[in-house]
Amino acid sequence: MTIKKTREQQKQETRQNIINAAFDCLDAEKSLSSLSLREIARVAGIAPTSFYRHFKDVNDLGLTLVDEAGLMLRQLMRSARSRITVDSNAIDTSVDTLMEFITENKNIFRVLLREHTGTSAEFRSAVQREIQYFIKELSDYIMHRQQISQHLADLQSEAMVRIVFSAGAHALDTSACQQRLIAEKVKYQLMFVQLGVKQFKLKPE
Amino acid sequence: MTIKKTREQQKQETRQNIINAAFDCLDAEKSLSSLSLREIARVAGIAPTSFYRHFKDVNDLGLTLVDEAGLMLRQLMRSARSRITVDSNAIDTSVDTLMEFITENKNIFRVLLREHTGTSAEFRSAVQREIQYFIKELSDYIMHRQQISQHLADLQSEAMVRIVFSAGAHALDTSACQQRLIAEKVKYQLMFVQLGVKQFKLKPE
DNA sequence: AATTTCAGCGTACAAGTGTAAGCTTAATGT
DNA sequence: ACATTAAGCTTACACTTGTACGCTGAAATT
Repeated sequence: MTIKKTREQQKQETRQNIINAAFDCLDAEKSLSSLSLREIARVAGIAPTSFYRHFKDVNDLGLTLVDEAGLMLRQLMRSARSRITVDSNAIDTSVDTLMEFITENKNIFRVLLREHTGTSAEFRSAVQREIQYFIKELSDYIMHRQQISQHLADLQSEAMVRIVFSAGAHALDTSACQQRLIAEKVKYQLMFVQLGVKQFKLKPE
Repeated sequence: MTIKKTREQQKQETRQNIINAAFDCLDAEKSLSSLSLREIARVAGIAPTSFYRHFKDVNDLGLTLVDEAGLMLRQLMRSARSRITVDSNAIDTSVDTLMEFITENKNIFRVLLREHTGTSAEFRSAVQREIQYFIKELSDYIMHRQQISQHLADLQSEAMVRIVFSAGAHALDTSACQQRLIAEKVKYQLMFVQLGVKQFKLKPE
């Protein structure tokens, strides 16, 4: 027996189908701007014009995707931090968690990376905003854990996120074994930043 | 009196026109993959089909652009380093030089940033290669100047380049006064990395 | 002077795009 | 029970795209 669906349920389902279809389309060779409405519709299994019942245009959909991707990433890192104990290494755990996410959700991470430097100013600032949230959450954590000023924590957090995201971009295009190497390098690099800030705190200049 | 041109000269001139037209087209809202052959031809002042007399396709042209952009960047940094004296700060001079280049040649820097995470694997690895050259040259400089192992110099150089390029991406979308702020932050962040490596060298672990 | 080469052009076509207009049909409101 | 609403469909149109084909005219070669 099939379950009776309300109209609203059905609509939300289709909407989600479109979003999933878009993420599926956004592989290594497709960006949001090169993604066509008709292509998404085809994968989602609807007529091209039906797309408009859910989104104003592809831009509108794109912003939704960026928001979702950013949200997932932040939730991931929050759960990673909650797993960090007093004696486990915060850097190692965070890097490993993020790297795992990247390799298992390539397309989602790709959206953020691509649109960060993409051709739409709206997308760029949307991603920028997500990254700022990301940096802010890390900064708060660092400030509390390392007992340093907010200013220093912000600088440290930003540097770290930049290194990690850039490394993530590199990891997307390499083999699993290369990825482990990249992760190890990143851990050292983050440690340098942390050490440097600590040192700077002790004797500025 | 008009100067008589040989056929070869004329051809090279048109070729350069195409390259310049492409750089002109590659503004904030156009990437190599969203750039159409017809559009380039229009700006270059030639018929669409004439394009094929110079490049196999837009991909072919794109690789040329990436090479040129990377070359310009490396030459710039080399000349910057030659200007660094014993008492001038290497980080400050380098960051200022690069930031100046970025703001004055936005489109050229954009090509590298965009295609680094773009939709073409060929472009991505071409940019990756240019960045590796960039990192290598900086690494050699650091190794010689700071008297550290090649391994440490490589890690430091990579971290620095990642921070700088990521900051450059941010700078592309902001006002001149914001850009100065970004430059100042980057200088601190690079200093942290340098300090951290120095510290690590003294007492590993 | 005669011949070959080739950069650049115009035309043409198939394929893909966004989206406007209007229809169908089943869930919802009364 | 009937009227309304709205998700999804089909058709249609005006564009843009890459590129195949063949021509022209001037430079280069012989």
